[in-house]
Amino acid sequence: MYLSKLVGARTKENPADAVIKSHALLMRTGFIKAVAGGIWSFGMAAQRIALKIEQIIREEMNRIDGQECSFPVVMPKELWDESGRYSSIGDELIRFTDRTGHSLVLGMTHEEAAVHFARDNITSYVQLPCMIYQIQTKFRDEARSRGGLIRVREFVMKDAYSFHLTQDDLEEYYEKVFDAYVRIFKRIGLDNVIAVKSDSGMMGGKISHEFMFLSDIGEDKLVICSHCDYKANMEVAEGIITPNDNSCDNQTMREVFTGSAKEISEVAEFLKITSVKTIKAVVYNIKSSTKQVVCFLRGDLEVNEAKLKKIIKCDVVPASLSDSLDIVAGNIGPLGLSESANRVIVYDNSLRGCSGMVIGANKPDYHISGVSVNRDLKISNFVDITKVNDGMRCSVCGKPLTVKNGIEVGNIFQLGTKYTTSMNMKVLNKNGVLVNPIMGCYGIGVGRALASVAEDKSDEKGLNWPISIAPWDVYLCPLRYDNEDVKDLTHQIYDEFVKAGIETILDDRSVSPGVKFTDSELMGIPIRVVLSPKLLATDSVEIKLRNHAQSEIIPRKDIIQTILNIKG
RNA sequence: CGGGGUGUAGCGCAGCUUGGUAGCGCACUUGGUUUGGGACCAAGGGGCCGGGAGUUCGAAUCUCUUCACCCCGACCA
Repeated sequence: MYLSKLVGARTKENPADAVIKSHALLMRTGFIKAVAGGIWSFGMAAQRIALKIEQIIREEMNRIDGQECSFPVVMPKELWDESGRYSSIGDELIRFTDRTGHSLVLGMTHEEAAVHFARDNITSYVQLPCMIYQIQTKFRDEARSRGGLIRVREFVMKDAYSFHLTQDDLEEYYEKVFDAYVRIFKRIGLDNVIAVKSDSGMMGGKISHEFMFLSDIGEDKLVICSHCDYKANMEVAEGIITPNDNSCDNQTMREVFTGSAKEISEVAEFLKITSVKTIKAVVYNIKSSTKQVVCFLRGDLEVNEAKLKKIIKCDVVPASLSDSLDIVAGNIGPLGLSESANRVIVYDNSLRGCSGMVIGANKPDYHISGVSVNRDLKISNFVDITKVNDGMRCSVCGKPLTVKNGIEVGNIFQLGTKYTTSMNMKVLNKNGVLVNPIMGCYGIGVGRALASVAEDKSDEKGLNWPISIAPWDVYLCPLRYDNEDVKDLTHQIYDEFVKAGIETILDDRSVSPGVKFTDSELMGIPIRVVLSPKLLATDSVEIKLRNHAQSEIIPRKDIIQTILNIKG
């Protein structure tokens, strides 16, 4: 490829609206261009990177007996009605009608299509286990796309679906996919990826893992143990809270005036106590219902809404003060507040055994102090709704937990029979009995993986692609391309590279060396080969790796072998 | 969906307060001199100033409205 013909303009300055590195650099190199919010065009270079990532994924999927298929982007409503997801998924599933008024959806994931394809084709346990997958464009109408390719609406994803007769068989295969994922991220050069336990969300099923690239720009919060290998998404993370100081156990209950102090921090400040000695109430409205949930937990902690949703088995939204029913916002307490047709009350584990606590008095301007949970509150059921924070300890080994940010680049789910049941997929087992196969599903976002590598490997000079996914192996960089001898040699070497399978971008511009060097570094091509009149005189070439500060002059005849050695 | 911000040449920006022929830098074209770390000189091309409506003799500039994009939050296999 000749650089002068490459479509995609490089700019000196960062685009004004790019705030993260990968976004800015992928745009500055002209590799990608925005078409609409969260919708992108890829130029040749970005597409080559994406194709190489896809090829690595493909090889690893095939290695665990995956069968590459292709499911449609557009599907009829009826297919999604079968699983129930046409109505259960929100606006991120884009729905539209064709010319006859028939309702269609754009695929955001393909469990329905996979089961539809498999159910008539798999009829016997003899055909199990098996896995089908595709690498294909998905559309999700994200409420807020952001960060270049990190969070988009249209993207290419590898999605795989496996079918099993038994849970044991699924679990065995799940491990194989797990290992394949580890190999994939290693091969594309994405270090710093960890697998965490996650919430299965709308996918259904129980066990799932997310493969997270650890990065400050990540929008997922992960809880990681400093000592053992406990790792979990914040949504499901558990931790041991610091125990309460119950030395002032014998206090008697007493109403105290707290005036306008409403928030826990204000109440604690007013009474000159720490928030640990308070019990706070957090109120949520249950979605599409008039019910409210009142959560009580220790004042220094926060509610983990994902855990709460799971426990009450309803979707919730934070309540605003205006829609509180018969509750005194800011002075809500567990004493005298009972469950009713419109109210569910949930008590967090953090309250167990606490004493000397301050609670709301359920009337304006007052709280109650000296409350002992065991003595004064009749709580029959404690649950875990606490959001883990940096101060907590690991529930496995007791060592401190840390909270980090991550970008989800892949995930694996043990789905169970959710889709095979709802969509009526059955196979005959050994005993001639029809049973629903057990499914697993496994995704990797190609564009997000690409952006994550860009984010991880780039430096102040620009991008820096691992050679396994680089758009070209070599940036062939003749200085004085206007010199006929240099030009001749350049084309000779270019042809030799092509023959040797060395992918080359040739900078065929007659511009100053600085421009060429900065462009080669900005684009992140792993190997730069420099030719010049001076080098020509000694029959040598210069080779410089993007990862190394120093360049090396080598005999011209050695160049191909040297590069092949680097490629490995 | 809530809060904030920005829309002027391919990119980065000025001009708007106080209305009067649309500018700068980079990139691009042509000619010349250069060229081992973002060269220089000269001459060029490129704009419905996001869209619509208004005020005005006259609008990039003032008013109203709408759209798009970015950031934060809500939401999210």
